[in-house]
Amino acid sequence: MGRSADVPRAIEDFDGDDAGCSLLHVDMDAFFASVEIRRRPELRGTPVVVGGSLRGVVAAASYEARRYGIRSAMSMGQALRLCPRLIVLPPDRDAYASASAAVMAILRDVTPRVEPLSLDEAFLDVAGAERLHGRPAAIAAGIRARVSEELALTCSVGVAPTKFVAKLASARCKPDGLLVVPAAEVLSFLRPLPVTVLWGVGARTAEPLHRLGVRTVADLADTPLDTLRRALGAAGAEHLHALAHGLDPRTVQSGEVEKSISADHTNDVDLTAEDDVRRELLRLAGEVGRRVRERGWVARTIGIKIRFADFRTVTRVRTLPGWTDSTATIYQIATELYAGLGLDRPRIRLAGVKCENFRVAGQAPEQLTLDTLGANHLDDQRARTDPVIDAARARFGAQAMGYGSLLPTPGQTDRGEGP
DNA sequence: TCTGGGGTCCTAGGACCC
DNA sequence: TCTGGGGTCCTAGGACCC
Repeated sequence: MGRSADVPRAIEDFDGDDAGCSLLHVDMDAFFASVEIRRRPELRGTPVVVGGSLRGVVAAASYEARRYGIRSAMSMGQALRLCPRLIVLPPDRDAYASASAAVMAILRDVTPRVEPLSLDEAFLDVAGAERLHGRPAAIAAGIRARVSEELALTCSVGVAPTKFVAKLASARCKPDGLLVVPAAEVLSFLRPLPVTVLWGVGARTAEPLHRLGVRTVADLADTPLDTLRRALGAAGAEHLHALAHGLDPRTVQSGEVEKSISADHTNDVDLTAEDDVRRELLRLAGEVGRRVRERGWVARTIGIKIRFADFRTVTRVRTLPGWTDSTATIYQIATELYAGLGLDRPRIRLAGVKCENFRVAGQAPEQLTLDTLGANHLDDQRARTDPVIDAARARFGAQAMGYGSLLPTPGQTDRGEGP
């Protein structure tokens, strides 16, 4: 762990050739856990994980927790068995989002060519920033210094000629490190690594590769493309073969917009009552609708996801004749899709609602109302109440106001959906 | 205390149109 | 009456990522 001797070039003594290494990958260290520890200094040096619910998994683990073998995506039960004195903190998405915004602002001071991948990592293309800010390695060091001094957080930065090598480099120098992979050293850097480090090679893809005897990136690079095509399908094979040869034509895409917005939730206790499921769909529809409206968008495709007690998962989507941003419409479609499953005495572990197929509101040809959908007892009067509810929630929190009147049994609401 | 929640991308099959 | 081929849109599921 840390900057050990096998890390080829820490920046402090980097005097090599970073020419053409214009891609940076910035990755925050144990991000959620670090944000929590920052505001609770008494937790520093202790094993901490973020990830809350009864049936949850670890979302982030401090490096002290990792010493016990705890990793993200591990079930909370397993994590607690590995370290009984583990401190478990519930996630605070707002706190991570605002810390993330502060990090991204530092990155955008260097160049507008920033592509966030998630709250805690981003690619930068600094090709145009060198005259102003110096060589890529110096820019990376500067970013690390600012993040540390201004935000009291640490990050690791990979510097390389391509996106995926930069990403591998940041992973190889974690935590709190910096690694430059000069253009001339890309292949010698890549070839000894296990294939599973390549982006897109998970457990399922590794299996056929291992059957072919492919274990390292070098093995992959030296396997004929046709053999890979038969094992993986054309698209995956060509992509991975190119990566194994250090080729990655992808450029940094700033201004990427989301293609879908979804909310789902695993219940501590499986839902069995029809009303409970509808209430949950309504809550999720409200969440998704709010986030669609927040962006000033409208959506044409609405979907649900249902996971049963046995973990079997089904999805249903419907593309509408027009666009909507109304919680009532999203909820209406979600309940119809749910009814269409024709379930008999289901035990529902997780329910989810999703919107996709977006347009900017006002630029869409027509907005749907529930009238158009044949539900004429509910109408766009409710759509007009969405902005009021959004404003109240923004000011007073998620519990402030809801859609109790949409429910079949409004008297029984218990999740803050009351009037 | 088995298996979160937010996403992206790919595949395969069917409908439909020309 | 045994029937092609291409293109697009839509849906369901699954792999993968953080």
